[in-house]
Amino acid sequence: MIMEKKRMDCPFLPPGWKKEEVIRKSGLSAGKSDVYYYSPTGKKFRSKPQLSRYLGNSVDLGCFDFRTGKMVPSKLQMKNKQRRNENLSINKGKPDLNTALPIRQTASIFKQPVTKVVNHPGNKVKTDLQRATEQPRQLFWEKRLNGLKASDITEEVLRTMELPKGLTSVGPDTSDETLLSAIASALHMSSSPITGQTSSAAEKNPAIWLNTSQPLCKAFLVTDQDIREQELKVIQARRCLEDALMADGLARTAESRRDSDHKAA
DNA sequence: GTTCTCGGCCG
DNA sequence: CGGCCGAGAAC
Repeated sequence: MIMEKKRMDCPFLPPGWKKEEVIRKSGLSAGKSDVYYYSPTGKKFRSKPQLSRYLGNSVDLGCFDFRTGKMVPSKLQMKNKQRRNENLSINKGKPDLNTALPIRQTASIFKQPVTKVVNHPGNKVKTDLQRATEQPRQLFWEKRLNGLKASDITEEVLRTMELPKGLTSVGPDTSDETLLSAIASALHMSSSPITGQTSSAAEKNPAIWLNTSQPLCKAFLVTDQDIREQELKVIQARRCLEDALMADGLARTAESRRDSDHKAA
């Protein structure tokens, strides 16, 4: 009974994707197995990088185990956590400069086909340039960011940010936390100005009028006073960073001196 | 030509 | 040790 060579439907993949495991039956590596995936069009994939290239940079396969075809949030994350804590003691940790949004990907790692109907009689979709060109997106996708908090390497949650007065959320979730996530991610991902929801209709019925390229907050005004206050905060933060870097540098040189003393002895 | 298969490199 | 990919074998 050799079932291994059959192309299997994979429950974690969209319909049409197949997974195949082939056992090597001769040679030095006999008994080892190779895993292949087949796209709905029949294209064969024999490695994670190849799959990643095909799917584009928008999909993070970091937690995807190619061999089993399952998402593995536990393994990689656990290792990173342990590593970080170990490295903390020897002061080798580098700051995490990755600005990609840490959105959990539970359902499927692959792009799902989206049907966009644009030929209703008299519809305004195709004349509305912005809606026509933007990527389809979930209306309230920012809700998925709930519960995510900035933390330092000791995993202490950092002080939460206080939102300025005048920022009000739009949508079913009115918590400050979601509002903060929505604005922060908009600032990270959008190259165009963040204005909030400029249509007042969005407040009444966001499910219809929400502009998904803008965060879930009402339109707001930024005053000169706001800008001055923010500049002050940035200057203070830079001073703190400068002090910290200076102290770190001193600590490192002191440590390396101690090390070389040890070796000399 | 394409597809299959195993070797072997490299992290 | 296992993922990944090159390249020869097979078709």
